[in-house]
Amino acid sequence: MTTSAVSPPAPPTDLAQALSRIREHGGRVTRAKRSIAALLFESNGPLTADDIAEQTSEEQSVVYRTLGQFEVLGIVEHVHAGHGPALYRRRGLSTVPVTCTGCGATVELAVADTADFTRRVAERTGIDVDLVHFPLTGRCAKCRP
Amino acid sequence: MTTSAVSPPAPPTDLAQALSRIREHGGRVTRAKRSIAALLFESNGPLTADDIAEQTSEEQSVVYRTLGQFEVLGIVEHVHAGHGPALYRRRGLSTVPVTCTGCGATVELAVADTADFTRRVAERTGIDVDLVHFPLTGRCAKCRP
DNA sequence: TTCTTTGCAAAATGTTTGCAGATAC
DNA sequence: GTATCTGCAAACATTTTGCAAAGAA
Repeated sequence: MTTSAVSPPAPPTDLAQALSRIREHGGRVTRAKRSIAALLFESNGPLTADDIAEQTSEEQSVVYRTLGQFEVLGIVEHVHAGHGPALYRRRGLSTVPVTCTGCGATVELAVADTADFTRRVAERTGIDVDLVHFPLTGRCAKCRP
Repeated sequence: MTTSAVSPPAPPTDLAQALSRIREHGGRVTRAKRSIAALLFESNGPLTADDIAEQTSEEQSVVYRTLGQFEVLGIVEHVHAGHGPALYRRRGLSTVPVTCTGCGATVELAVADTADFTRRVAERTGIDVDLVHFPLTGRCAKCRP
């Protein structure tokens, strides 16, 4: 037997899988869920709840509730990148965001490039650091003071 | 000549220096500033604006305004440790906080233990990561899922 | 006396929640 | 038919702001 996740289920790899997962867990597949899930699978970068509401023409509160359900189902995860609203992206990506707090630019960094460091931090602090939920932030060359 | 900071002035090392700095910059030394600065120099851990308001009996809005001024003067810095309110601490510490998003526990990690990693991130992303303003967060052993 | 600061109230921001009617299964 | 979902409005938490009165230099 291979190691398997305890809490977060493995991420669905496409829209159809995501919609199946909703139904499997007793959810109804509605217009809002279909369009929000589709948008998240199409989009290359992470999106705010506001972006999602605008691009799908769904209510903000529905967007938040739907994203909350999607997180429980392991379909999406959210990222607190610096100040401002959270960003949502589908789960299963192999990079972590690194954000400039000056201009908001986000660069993706391979998880492989962070593994040694997070292991060392765990050894020293006992904390298993999650670089997606609260990502690395700093200043890009242009925004340096 | 040694290298000198461009934007953030060197941190004051005690309360008297902090109060002098306020005056040097045209500020008035009031009861609120005295008690907030004193609290920050006495306290070992970082504090929320709420903690500070309670422990000094000053108005929340005054606390926020005062902390804002103190940041400009390089006396304090604030930390967004996971969800919830920002934490304030005096500047000049040589550790970065690492926080558990489950129980809120914060462990301090020596800046020296992070230098290699932040240099590598800068090489790969162009972003000079600040591990104080938005610190590393994750799950401690007890809060792991 | 003059410029800074305080106190209070109100606004801004991002997110969550309660509830009655609409919808998916 | 019945449990889930939507739409709307209101609450919530944190932080910021406007302005007249009070205080420091």
